[in-house]
Amino acid sequence: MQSRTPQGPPGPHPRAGRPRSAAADAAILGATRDALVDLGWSKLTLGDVATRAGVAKTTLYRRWAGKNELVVDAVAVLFDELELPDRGSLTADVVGVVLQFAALLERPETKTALMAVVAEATRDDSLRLRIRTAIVDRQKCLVILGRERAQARGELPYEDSPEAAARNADMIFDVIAGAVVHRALVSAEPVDEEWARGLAGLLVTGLGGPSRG
Amino acid sequence: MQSRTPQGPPGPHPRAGRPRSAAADAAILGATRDALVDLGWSKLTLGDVATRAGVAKTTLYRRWAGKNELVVDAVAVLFDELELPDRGSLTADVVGVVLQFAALLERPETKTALMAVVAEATRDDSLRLRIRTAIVDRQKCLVILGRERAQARGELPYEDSPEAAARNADMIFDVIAGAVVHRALVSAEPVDEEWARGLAGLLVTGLGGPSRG
Amino acid sequence: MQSRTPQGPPGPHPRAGRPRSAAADAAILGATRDALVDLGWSKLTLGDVATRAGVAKTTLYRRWAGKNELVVDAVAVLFDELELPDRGSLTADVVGVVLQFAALLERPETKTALMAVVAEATRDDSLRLRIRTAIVDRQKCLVILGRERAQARGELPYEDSPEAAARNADMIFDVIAGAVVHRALVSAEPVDEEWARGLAGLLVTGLGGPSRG
Amino acid sequence: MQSRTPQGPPGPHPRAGRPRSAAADAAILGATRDALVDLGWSKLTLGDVATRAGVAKTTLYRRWAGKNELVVDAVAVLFDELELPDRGSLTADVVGVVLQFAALLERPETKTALMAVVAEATRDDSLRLRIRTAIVDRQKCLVILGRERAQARGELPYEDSPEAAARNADMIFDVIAGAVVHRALVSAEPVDEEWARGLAGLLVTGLGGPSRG
DNA sequence: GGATAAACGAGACGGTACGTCCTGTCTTCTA
DNA sequence: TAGAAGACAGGACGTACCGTCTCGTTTATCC
Repeated sequence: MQSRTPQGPPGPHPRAGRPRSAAADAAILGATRDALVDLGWSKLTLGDVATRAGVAKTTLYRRWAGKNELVVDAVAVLFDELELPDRGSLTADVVGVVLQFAALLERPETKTALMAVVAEATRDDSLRLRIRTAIVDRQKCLVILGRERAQARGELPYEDSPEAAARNADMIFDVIAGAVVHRALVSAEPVDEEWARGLAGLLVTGLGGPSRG
Repeated sequence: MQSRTPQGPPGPHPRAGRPRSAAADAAILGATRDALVDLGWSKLTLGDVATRAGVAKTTLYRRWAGKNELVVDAVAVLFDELELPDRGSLTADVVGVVLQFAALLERPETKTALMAVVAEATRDDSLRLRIRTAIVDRQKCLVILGRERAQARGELPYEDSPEAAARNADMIFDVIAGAVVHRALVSAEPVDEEWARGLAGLLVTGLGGPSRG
Repeated sequence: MQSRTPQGPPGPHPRAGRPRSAAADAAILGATRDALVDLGWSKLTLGDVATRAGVAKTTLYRRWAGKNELVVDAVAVLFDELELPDRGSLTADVVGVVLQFAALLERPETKTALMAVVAEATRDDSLRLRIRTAIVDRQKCLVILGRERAQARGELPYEDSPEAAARNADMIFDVIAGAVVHRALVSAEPVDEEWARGLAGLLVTGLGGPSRG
Repeated sequence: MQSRTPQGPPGPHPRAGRPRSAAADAAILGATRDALVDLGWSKLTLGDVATRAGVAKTTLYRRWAGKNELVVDAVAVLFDELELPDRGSLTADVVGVVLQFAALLERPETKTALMAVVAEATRDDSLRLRIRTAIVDRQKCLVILGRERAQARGELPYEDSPEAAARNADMIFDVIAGAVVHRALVSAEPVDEEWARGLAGLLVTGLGGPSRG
């Protein structure tokens, strides 16, 4: 299965027949988020989404190949609003990015959906790609931005090579995002400012912590 | 829904009629793992598991309440084999624990199931508890053990209070486990020794890295 | 598609598992007749029949392969009550058999269903066989019985050979049944006693009629 | 539902805008017959007919109200070619008319469609009227013509009144047409010259047959 | 000859039914 | 009483057509 949204009809005439309703797209994605909040991932039904959106099931299947693709798109737009204001120091920026992630993860539609589609993606490469471009990369940008600022401030050294820089960014991203996700979803503990500061401290100074020489 | 495995028949006669077959339990759990490998989480059906196990569906439902509980139990036993040999230094022990986690996560049955049950657990507290006791706590023990060793070696300071110790252990665990899971399942990149050493270095010395004062 | 009703489970043990509910069979056939009366053939839905019968769709599909087979069986039982009391003469017996046929054809469930399944049977040999054994042969028996009585009374000569007898019975049956069906369904005129007497007269004395030498 | 073919646009201007394509009508009817041959009545879809005819669905629905009406019109034209050459005697003319009917009924498009639309007509009076004018009356003409010839030859007496004549023609028509249809579609036996002669003999001389006085 | 108006192709749309699959419960017989 | 077998009610699946609609385009007639 594969999403069909991005593909326009590539025929000789780019427009033939009645065009697809843009309103329907929006209604479906909104209804999907509502249904996620009400029912959670596993009890969400495409038929129910269609009903909530006031749309026929066919209209839904014409645009998305299945539940996975639909939910990724429905949740992805929530990640558009991510941004990272400059808080003046590396530690403060890490706290900022952590709280941003956490705020999204605490939303009920995100909480129930994100792990589920990641789980599905372990057996579906195209779905994984979709998740990466629609969700993951948006988050990673913030990490890279924060590192650049810290380097400009002199808080972090510049990397020796672009490859090392990329590897390092991936690592930092996996650590921050992974920690937040694990805290929020597996440990099911709140990701509040105190915890975020603790994580920032750990990242900046290491396990030995500020008490060590 | 709730698992029924732990409950013994608490009736007046502790044993009446034919006792439950222990062989059936093992066959079901094994069949569940096989089905996870073959089909993945979302296409696994209890009817199919029962068939694979050579068991009637009734027998399966008499022991587990549903797919979630069954899969948690089926995967949990894989986590029993976790252990942490003393490798002589904090860094080496972190590498060891990371590779242990990763080895489990790379198994196809774990990979497809773990995120899925965590996703389900976001709406089911008893399932979350089950996951914690059956899987998460087994991992956390390793983290705590590693910290104790490091403290004994003098690599890490002792905590000021038991509460601080617990908080600190939770944090370390969320960071390590979260990073490994994110790397393996979201980024879908290999968790090899090189990456593990990078993570250990980051954890021990912080973002500034060994090059900083 | 093929009906599944007659096939018993031919396994080694003739009885394993829960037996099929005989009540469900009866409820389904009754609901089918009701739905035929209310909706007619073309608007009859298997889902609706299942609902009327208080039965799941699966239960219905486990027994019948589709609408055609189900409706044939539902209508067939109406033909069980056919019988031909001896009215004393060939003409009177023809009138009797004609009115019997007509009474069945005028029932709303039969009227809407019979032509439809015959139409389907033009492209489905197994369905045609089913119709023949379940419906047509029951009618033909009456024709053969009537002829035997007439021969015993001396109103009709005996046939020269069994083959000729069979051919002759087929012909008479096609004429009587065909005429009644055509009158009732195509011409949509009533098959009353007057018409029946006219047909009997035509059959017994030929086109020239009683007025001819 | 009702056919729309005969209705011309009765507006103030009898013709304004682009006129309907006569080629489209022919293509649709031809495609309908082809689809009947290929798929049979029940699997014929209007979308498929439109595609076969190289026409948009809209064009089809602008002319016919539905499957029933379309198929009646598509099949009706086949009945235009009916005629009855004078074969010199009543018996020979009956044989002729029987073989004419049979030849039409054996065509695959007719065989699968005729009973189906008659079945639909049991619940749709306008459809029944359409069938009668488009198909049935064309056949009945042949019966009436044959009777007139026989009367002119002296083989049959003249009727006492116009009403009796009409009643008698209806009866003969129901008997002949019904017998042929029943033989061809229900009994599914060939309507060949031998059978036709048998039927003619039965009609002319009655059940007692030529052997009786 | 430009405006008008309907027919036309294409295909999206809301809706209904399809026939299949899975769930979790039940009923029967056997061990 | 457990267990194997399988029927059962219920509900979602993804597909196929239905008959309508909304586009852009074509082909007539009328002013």
